[in-house]
Amino acid sequence: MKKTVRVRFAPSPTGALHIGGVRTALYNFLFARKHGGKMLLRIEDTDSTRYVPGAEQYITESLHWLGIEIDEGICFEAPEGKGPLGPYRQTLRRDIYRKYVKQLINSGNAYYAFDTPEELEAKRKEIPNFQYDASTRDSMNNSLTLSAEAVQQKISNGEKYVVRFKVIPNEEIRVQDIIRGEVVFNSSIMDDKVLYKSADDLPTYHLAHLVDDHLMEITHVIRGEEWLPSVPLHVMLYRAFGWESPQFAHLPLLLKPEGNGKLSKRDGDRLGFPVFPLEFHNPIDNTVSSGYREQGYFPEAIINFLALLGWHPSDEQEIFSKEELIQAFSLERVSKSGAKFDYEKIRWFNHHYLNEKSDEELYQLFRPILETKVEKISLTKEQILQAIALTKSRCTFVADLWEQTDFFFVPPTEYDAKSLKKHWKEGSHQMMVELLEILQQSTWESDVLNQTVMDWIAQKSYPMGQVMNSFRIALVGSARGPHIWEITALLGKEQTLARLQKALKDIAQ
RNA sequence: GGUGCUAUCGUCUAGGGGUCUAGGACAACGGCCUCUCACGCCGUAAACUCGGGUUCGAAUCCCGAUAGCACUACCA
Repeated sequence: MKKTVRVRFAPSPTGALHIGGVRTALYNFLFARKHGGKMLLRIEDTDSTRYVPGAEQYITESLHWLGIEIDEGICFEAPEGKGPLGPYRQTLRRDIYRKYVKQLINSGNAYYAFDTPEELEAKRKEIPNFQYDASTRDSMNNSLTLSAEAVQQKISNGEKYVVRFKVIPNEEIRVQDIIRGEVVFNSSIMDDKVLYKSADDLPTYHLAHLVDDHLMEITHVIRGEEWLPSVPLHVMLYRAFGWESPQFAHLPLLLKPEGNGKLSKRDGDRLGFPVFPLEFHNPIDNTVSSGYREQGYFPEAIINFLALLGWHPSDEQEIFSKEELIQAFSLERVSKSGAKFDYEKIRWFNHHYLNEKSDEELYQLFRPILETKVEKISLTKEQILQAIALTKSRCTFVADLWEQTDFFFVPPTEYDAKSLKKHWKEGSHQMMVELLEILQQSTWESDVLNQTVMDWIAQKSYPMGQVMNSFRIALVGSARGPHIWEITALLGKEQTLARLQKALKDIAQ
C-alpha cells in the first residue's frame, strides 16, 4: 500500500516570510492537496541568536491570508499547533533531539568535539582550506583523540562541546531528486557537520529537521535548491539512524529581476515592489518592510503568479484558480533553472483578478479608501457601484479606483492645462454656452441627450472632438474618464449644469 | 579555490530526435475601436550560449568550454 503523502513547510522565525518561502510553501501545499495528503507547518527556531519576536505569527498570518492551508502543526487557527506528532516548534523538542544525538554517539556515527570557535577560526586562518573532516579530526580536540576518561572529565567539568557527525570519507552518495534526477556526491567533500551546538544547547538544522521529518512521517521533502549541497549529509544521517529517507525535490531559486543573484529584501526596496506578503515591523532593527497585501494585491493574483514561476503545465493556460492549480500541479513539471522575479506580470494578474470581482465586492474594499479621501460622500451606494462598473477595467489595484472616479465625488477645482491647450480652443466658450442651453431644456436620458447634442453639432457643423472634449474638461477637469453620457448620467442634471456653468466662468475664453 | 545545480525571445515559459520557417503569456511597439484616457481586440518585433560529437536528421541525446547561481558556519 502506498503511504499517505505528508509534506511540510518549515520556516525559521528570523523575520518576515520571504516571497521565495511563500512559493516553497505553495508547492508543498499543492502537492499535498493533489495527492490527498497532509500539509504540516513546523517552526525551526533552533537559532536563538536570530530569533525575531512576531515572525512566527507573521508567517502563519501570511499563509492564512494567501489561502495556503495547514493541516497539521503551527497555523493561524492553532498557534500552539495541532496534530498528534507535536510539538511542532523545535525549541519544544529539546529532549527528543538529545536522545537521538546520544544514539548517534553510541553507534559511533558522531563524536564530541571540544574545539572552541576561536580555535577553529585560528585554524582556518592558518590553513587556507581547512575542513573539519576525516583528514583533520585526528589532530583536533575531540572524543576520537581524547581518552574516554578525559572526555568524561571535560564534560563533567562543564566544558563546552559540540557533537559532530563522523563522515565516512570517499563514499559515493547517490540521491534521486524528483526535479533533478540522480545527483552524485563524494562524501569526502563534506565536513564533519556540527549536529549539536554548545552555544545554545540546541541541535543544528541538519539534525533537528531530519529527526522531525522522520518522527512526523514526512514522505516528501520539497525545499529550496540551496539545500541540495547538504543532501548527501542528510542521506548519510538517515543511514546512520537506519531510517528510510523521504523523497527529495529541490526547487529552483527566485532570482533578482535585474542583474544576478538571489532575490533579496533590498531588491524590493530598490525596485519598488514588495518581497513579503504582508507588511512587517521588525522589532529588532525597527525596520518596516512593505507587503503585497498593503500594496493592494489579491491573494489569488500572488498565488497564480507564484505557481507559474518555476512550474508550468503542458498547455497554454495562464489563469488558474487554486482548485485548478491543485488539479494540474506536479513536481515533475517544475523547471530546473532559477526564475527572475517579474513584478510587471504580477500586476497584470492583479488587474485580471480585480476585474473578476463583483462591483459589490470592490465597493466593500473601496469604501474605506473613499472615506479617507472625502469628508462627505455625495454619491449613493448605487451610484458608487455604477462608477466602479464604469472604471474597474482600468484599475490594477482597488486604490486606483479613486484616481478613476475622483471627479464623481469632487467637482474640478482647476482644469488641466494640457487638456485645455489641446481641446479648449477658439469657439469652445460659445459652444459650451449653447450646449448649456440645450442641456437645460433636455430630459436626462442618455440616448436622448446624445441624440439632441449630436443633432445640434451636425446642424452647426461644429467639430465634434472639440465640443465633446471641452464639455468633458468642464465636468472632469481634464481629458480622461469614461464615456461622456455615462458621466452625465451619474452626475445628474443639476450637478452637470453647475459644473458647466462654473467652467464657463473659470476658463478664460 | 572546492563541490553541486542550471542554460530557448528583455522576463516567465512550451518543446524531450523529423510536425520548429521554435508556440503562449507579461513588457515593448503599431493598428482598430473612439469625444478623451484607459480597457478590449488585431498585429509587429523579439530566443535555442559556444564548440565538438552521435545520427540520414539535433533546440531536443553525449562530451567539453563558457557563463550564471547555490553551498562551502556551533545560520537556517
